[in-house]
Amino acid sequence: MSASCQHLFAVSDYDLAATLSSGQAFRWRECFPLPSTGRGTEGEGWSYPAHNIAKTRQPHLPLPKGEGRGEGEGSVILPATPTPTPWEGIVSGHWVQLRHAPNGIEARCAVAQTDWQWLADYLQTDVRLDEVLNSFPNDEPLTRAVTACRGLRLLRQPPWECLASFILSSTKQIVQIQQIVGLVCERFGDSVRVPSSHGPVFSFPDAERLAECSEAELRACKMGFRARYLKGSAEMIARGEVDLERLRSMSCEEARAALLTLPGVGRKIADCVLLFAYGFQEAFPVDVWVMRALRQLYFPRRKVAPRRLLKFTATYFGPNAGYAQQYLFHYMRVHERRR
DNA sequence: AACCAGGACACAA
DNA sequence: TTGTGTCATGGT
Repeated sequence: MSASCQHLFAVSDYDLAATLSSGQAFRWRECFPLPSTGRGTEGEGWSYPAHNIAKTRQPHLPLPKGEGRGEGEGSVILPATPTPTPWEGIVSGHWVQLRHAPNGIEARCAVAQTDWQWLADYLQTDVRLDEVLNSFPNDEPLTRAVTACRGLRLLRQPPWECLASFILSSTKQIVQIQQIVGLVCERFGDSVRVPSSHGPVFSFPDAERLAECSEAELRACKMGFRARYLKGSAEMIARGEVDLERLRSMSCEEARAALLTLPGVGRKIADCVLLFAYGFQEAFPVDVWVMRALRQLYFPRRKVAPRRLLKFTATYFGPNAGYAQQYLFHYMRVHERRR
């Protein structure tokens, strides 16, 4: 196998825009083409918008067969943008650019790779989305969410970056989390190899590095009261009191219990890490948006105690509840903006 | 200009 | 067990 800077992942039914902007990872940016006036200055003619919440619908390729949950007529294949906009991010120290291609997803790295499995794992390109979606309960809210967000996937992220990011997420909007995480990487991360004439990019700093930061240094990244939590968790992990790699061999409940010993990690953040980093697909993080979805889509005009709603989520959505959760979250946030 | 954001935690009652 | 105040900061 020869080394190359580019690779094609043969996968269908994958919506990059929805997946990378749906609040599970915080370092992806959509690259909008510059007006092409004059020569590109930096970044090879791509610029970063200040904020983007995926209003663009990337074309999802149709399913090969079996389609599942037929929603009346054949799904609309939008021509959308003739050339799908690429996305840029950093995956365990690699600068990565992704874009839709005719036969799947095309990836580009700054450094030639011989083995792309690490990226396949991250993107979860081997997951059969139709099987996941068919395991959902056949109800109206999920049918609407799946119809609107088809191609939305779950990533499989490195545990520490995922954990630290979600410690920083509490009562923050996604655009702010992106900003805070960006500052943390810029200030404390290591420089990452990028294509020539591309702006500087930094890795997510490991727990040891953040543990040796002062709380004031962390607060300077605009994270406020979360600084103490992040430092405390980084210290416990640096000291080996919690071994994030060892959680992989645990049951979901054992891993959750371990995460809950970390400062700043409660049920919701623990479930985010269980789902987005360890792949426990029964984990069902409930934030304000998902709570809103449960109340107004499943129990409209009824006062149901939060405790009871949690009990509901634990049993109702099945073995891939975490995927259902992500569809409800993204659907509420993007397609049901009202409050 | 209020209100809210992918919450956790200490402390009531 | 369930309810309230507090913690920072910036978007909408």
